[in-house]
Amino acid sequence: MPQPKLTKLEHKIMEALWRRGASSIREIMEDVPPKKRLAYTTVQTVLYRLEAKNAVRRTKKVGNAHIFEPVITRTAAQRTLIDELLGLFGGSAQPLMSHLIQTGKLTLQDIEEARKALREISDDKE
Amino acid sequence: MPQPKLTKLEHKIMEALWRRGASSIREIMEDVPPKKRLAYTTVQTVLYRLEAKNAVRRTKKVGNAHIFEPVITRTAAQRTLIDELLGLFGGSAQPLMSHLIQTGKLTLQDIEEARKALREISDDKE
DNA sequence: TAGATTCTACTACATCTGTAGGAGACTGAC
DNA sequence: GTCAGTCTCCTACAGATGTAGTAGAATCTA
Repeated sequence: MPQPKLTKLEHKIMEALWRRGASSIREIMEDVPPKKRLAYTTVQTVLYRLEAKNAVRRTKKVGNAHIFEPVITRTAAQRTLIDELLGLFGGSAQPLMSHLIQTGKLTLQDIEEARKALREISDDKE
Repeated sequence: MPQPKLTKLEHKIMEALWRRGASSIREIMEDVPPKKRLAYTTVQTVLYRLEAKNAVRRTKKVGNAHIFEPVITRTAAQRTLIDELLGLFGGSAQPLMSHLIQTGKLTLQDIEEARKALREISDDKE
């Protein structure tokens, strides 16, 4: 299980952990906007599942509360998501690009940056 | 339920429908590479669920077999997927772009095309 | 140290997904 | 008309997911 798959809720919890760094269950729970607050034990259950997937680990205790920290990085998790998405598209980035453009998610400046990044990479390779 | 969410398997079935156009259950089932063949009734169940989601509909019968056709387009389904992904990234396309570049999924030519497409759109707007 | 508070470890449970079996209705070929 | 083959509709079921309750242990506060 190199890169475990995370569910939506698990991603939300991880997001809090990535943002805050090592935290207790209560801290994570309170990190979520009050409107969609989850029960303490819901957060706990999700953390336990993340632990079983080796996505987080317990580092220490404060009082009798465990502190959890992320094991996988946000970037790695994002890669997994993107790869899965691309898989559904037959591996081509084209539909993705065209959607981003059509919905205005991609600006000319983004493209400039992409071009620059790409060029640097190919320069490295040669 | 404007744009229903499709699961992975449902996507595979839809993919066959988009590729082949209106088809019977058996045709769809046989459209899948023999290795990972699903049971006839498995394909059937998924189609029924897609029907409940208004993603496909029955158009006619051939013999006593129903013919199904897609109701939602491939593009619309892809949009839904991409939007969901972006949602997990906080709406920014940046991680996406950077991943595509890093993994070589995006070529200079892709970027050229993107740039051109973008320019056309902004021209239209003005 | 005793009560209030907070945690932990378990258990529970409804849905959703992937996957398929069974019973009975239809149909096409003789 | 009969029978093999094919379909349809329904039911099932295990594993994943979202969501949370409970009981009892640990800890803090007076």
